[in-house]
Amino acid sequence: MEYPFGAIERKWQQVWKEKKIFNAPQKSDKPKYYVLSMFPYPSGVLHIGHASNYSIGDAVTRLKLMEGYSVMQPMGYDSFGMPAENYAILHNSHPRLTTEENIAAMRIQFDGMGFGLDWEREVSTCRPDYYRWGQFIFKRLYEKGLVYRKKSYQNWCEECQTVLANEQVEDGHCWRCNSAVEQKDLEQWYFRITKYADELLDFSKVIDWPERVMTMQKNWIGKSAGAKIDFCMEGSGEKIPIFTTRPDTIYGVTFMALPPEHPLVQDWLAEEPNNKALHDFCRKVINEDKVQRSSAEAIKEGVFSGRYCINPFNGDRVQIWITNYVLMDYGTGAVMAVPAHDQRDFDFAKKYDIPIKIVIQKPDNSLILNEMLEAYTEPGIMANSDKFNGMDSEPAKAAITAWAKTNGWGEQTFTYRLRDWGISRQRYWGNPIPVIHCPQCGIVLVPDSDLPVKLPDNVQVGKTTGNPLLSVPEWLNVPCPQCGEPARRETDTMDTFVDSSWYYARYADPQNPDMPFDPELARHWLPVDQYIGGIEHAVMHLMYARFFHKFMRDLGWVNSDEPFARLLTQGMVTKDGAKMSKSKGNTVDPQYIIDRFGADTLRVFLLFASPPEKDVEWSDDGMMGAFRFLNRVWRLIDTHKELIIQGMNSSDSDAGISEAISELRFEAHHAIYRWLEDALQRMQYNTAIASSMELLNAIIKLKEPEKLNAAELKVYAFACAALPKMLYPFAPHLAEELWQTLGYDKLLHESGLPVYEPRYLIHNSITYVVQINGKIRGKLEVAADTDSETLKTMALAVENVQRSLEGFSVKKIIVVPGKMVSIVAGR
RNA sequence: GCGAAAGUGGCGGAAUUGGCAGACGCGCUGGACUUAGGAUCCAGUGAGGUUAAACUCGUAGGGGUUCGAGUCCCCUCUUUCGCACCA
Repeated sequence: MEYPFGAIERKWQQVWKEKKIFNAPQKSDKPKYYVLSMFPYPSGVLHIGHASNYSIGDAVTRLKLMEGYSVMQPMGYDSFGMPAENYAILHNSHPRLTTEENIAAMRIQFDGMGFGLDWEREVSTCRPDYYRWGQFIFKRLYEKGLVYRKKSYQNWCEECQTVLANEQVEDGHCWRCNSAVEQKDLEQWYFRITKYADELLDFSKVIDWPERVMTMQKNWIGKSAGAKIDFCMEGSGEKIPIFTTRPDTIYGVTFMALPPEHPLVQDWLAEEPNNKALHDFCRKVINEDKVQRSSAEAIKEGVFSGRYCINPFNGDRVQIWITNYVLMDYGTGAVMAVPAHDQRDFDFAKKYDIPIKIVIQKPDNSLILNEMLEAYTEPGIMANSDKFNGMDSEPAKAAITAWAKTNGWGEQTFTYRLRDWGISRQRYWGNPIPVIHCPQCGIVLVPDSDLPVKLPDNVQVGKTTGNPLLSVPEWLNVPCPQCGEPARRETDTMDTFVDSSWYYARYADPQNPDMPFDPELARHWLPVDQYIGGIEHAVMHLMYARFFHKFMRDLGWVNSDEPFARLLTQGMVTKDGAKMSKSKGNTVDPQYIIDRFGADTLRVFLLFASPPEKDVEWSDDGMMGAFRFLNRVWRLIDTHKELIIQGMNSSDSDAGISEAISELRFEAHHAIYRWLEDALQRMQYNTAIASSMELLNAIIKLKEPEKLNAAELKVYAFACAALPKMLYPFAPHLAEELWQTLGYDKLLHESGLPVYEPRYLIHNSITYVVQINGKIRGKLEVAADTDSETLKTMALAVENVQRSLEGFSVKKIIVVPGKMVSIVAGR
C-alpha cells in the first residue's frame, strides 16, 4: 500500500503557510543565513531543472533552520526579456499579461514542491516598483562616470532584433536564439565594468567558490602585462602607441599592423579618396562579420599603406600595413609586428614578402633565418638588439621597458581582454533607460522624482519594425526636464542582466518605496551566504553582479566586497544522456511525478542520484526507489508508533540490552554522525540520504520490536525518531507528518538537528585486518584497548597468517591503531 | 592549439587524513507470500576459480614511491567543459 503522500503534502504546505515559518524576520537574535537560488525566467511551467535546483536550496534552508539560524530564502522572477515579447507577438497578446499569468502558474507549482520560500519578499523585475530602482542605479552609475555612450560596430542579432554584449555571443552565435551574429555600426550605452577589472580578478573575499568559475572569470577578464611603446610617424612625427607583451622583441619589428578602424587609417582614407585598393580593403574587412574575422582559421590579409613609422629603439623605418587580424578594441589598436617571433606576423610577412629579423636566438644558437618554417616564440638569448645582446630574453622584457621609460618612449602597462558592458537593447520588454535626448541640452537624465520611466502598455508589439517604443508618440515625445523644449525619450531598454545584477540585494528590503533597499537591512542580510545556480552563468551574471556589488559598496549601500560568499553550481538533469528539451522529446513533467508519487519522492530522487554539483540522469526506476524508501519509512513508524512513543518515555539503561540492540544503537548514532558530516559540512546530500537509508535498514532488520524490554525499546525509539529529522531537509512533508505521529508538538525546523553521542560510536571490540606484504591474510576480533605488542602476537597466531608465512621470515610488523596489523615478510 | 576537471561493477554513485574498494540506490538471480501491486518480505549479486573454501585478478593504460595506492608522483589515452588571431 502506498503512503498517503497527497494528503500529507497538502496538509503541511498549509501549515507552513499559516504559521509563516519561512517568512524571514527583519530582526532576530539568531545569526542570519541567506540562501538564494537563481531566480527563474517565468516560463509558466515548472520543469525538472527548477525542481532539482530549488530542492538543493530548500535542503540548505531547512538544515540551517534546524541548526538555529534566522534563514531567508526568497524567490522572484527574472521577468523582462525577449521570450515574453516573442511569445506575445506569436499569440497576439501583451507581455505583461502573459508574464503575470505565468508567474501565478509557477507560484502554484513552487508551493506544490513544498519549498520553504519567503513569498513576502517576492520581486519581479518587470514590475515598476522593481525596475524603478534599476533606473535609479543607472543614474548613480552615470553620475560616477561609469555609464557612457559610444558609436561602434556592435554584435547584432537579426533574429532578436537587438545588439548583444560580448559575453552573450557564443561561438559567433546568439546565446539565446543561436542565429549568426552580424556587425552593425550603432550608438550604444555602456557600463564601464573595465574600471573594476582588477578588483574582479581578486577572489580573496569569497569564502567558497568553485575553482572552475573563478578561472573562467579570470580568463574572461584576461589581464596581460606588457609595455606601451610609442612609435612615431615618419614625417609628421605623430605618435602611434602600441601594446606588446613581448618588449624583448622590439628590435625585430619589421612592420606595423593596424586595423581598418584605426583613427589614423580613417584619416588616410579621407586624405586619399582615390586610393581604390585601400578603400576596397577597409570596406571589405569592416563589413566582414566578427566570427569570420576573428576566427583563428581566417586568412591574414592586408594592404601596404605606403607610409612608414620609426622604431624609437633603433631608428628603423617600419612599413605600416593595414590588416584584418588586428582588433581595434584590444590594447591600443596597433601592433608592432615581429615576424620572427610571432606566428601571426610570420604568416603575414611570408605572404607579403616582408623582411624577417631574428632577435631572440635559441640557447644552442641554432635558429637560422632562411630555414625558419614558423616563428620562434620561446624565450632565448637576445640578438641583434644593441646593448641588450646576450641577455636572457625574459629579464630583457623589464630592461627594455625600463629603457623606454628612461627615454620617454613608453612604459609598463596592463591590458585586459574584458570590454565594457554594452547594455543597450532595441526591444520593448525591458527596463527603459532613464534618459531624454534634448536638441538643446543633449543627454538629460530623467529626474529621480520622475522615476520610474514606465513602459507604455499600449505598444503594438511586433507590428512595427525596430523598437516598438518608437511607435508610441505620447510616450516618446516629452519636454526636456532642463529647458522645457520638445525632446525625445531614449528608446533603448537595458539588458536583462542589469535587472538580475542586484536583485539579491532588493530581497533584503523588497518593498522599500524610497530607495533600492535600506543599507542597514542590506548590511544585515548580505552577502548571500549560499548562492545556487547553473554553471552557464559563470561569466555573465556572476561577473555583472560582482561589478554591481562593488559599485554599491563604493556608494556605501552595502558593506561587503562580494555579493555571494559561497557558490554552488548545480548540475543539470539529463535523460538518455542529454539535456532535456522538447525538441528531443526527452522531458519529464515534474507535475506528473508530484501527482503520482509526491513532491517528497521527486526531491529525494533528485538529491539522492548524485552530489548537487553533478548532473543527474533521470531514471524512472531510480525515482521508484526513492518512493519505496519513503513508503518503508512511513510504514515502519506508522506501524510501530505506539511502541516508539512508549519507548521514548522509558528510562535509559545500559543493562539488559541485547547484542542486536547494542548494534542498532551504534548504527543509529553512527548514521546521525555521518549525516551531520555529509549534509551540514559537505553539502553532499546523496550520502546524507544514504545514511538515513542505512539507519532504516538497521531498524527493519530488528524483528518483533514488541518483544523488547524497556531499556531496549528506548534505543529502538531513539533510532526511529532520528529518521524524521534526517529526512526533513529532503522530504519535509513526510518528515513533519511522522514527527507529529510520534507526538511532538513543535515543527521540525525548530526542533534542532539530530544529536549523536560520541560514546556510542565506539565499539567495545574492534576488527583488525591482518596484512602480509599488503595482502589481506586474516582478521582479528579484539577488545578495543588491546596494546600493539599483544596485537602483533595475535596476528602472527592467526591460522591463515601462519600458513602464508611458511618459507618466509618476518622482517617488520606495523600496527595501525584501530585498523590493521601489517606484516612485512621476506625470504 | 591553450587551460581546467574527470575516468571506479550491468547502471547512478560511495570510500573525511594513503589503511578491509564497490556504502546506499537501481537492475538482475533465486525463494516466500499474496488482498496480483508501478506490491511486500528473505537471500544472493565486481571478474575468474572452487561442492565450499583457499587463492588469483580488479578503480582508463603503463611506470614509480610505500609495509600498504582509487587516493601521492611521472608518462600515455579517452571524455567533458572553458578559451581560442587578445599582440
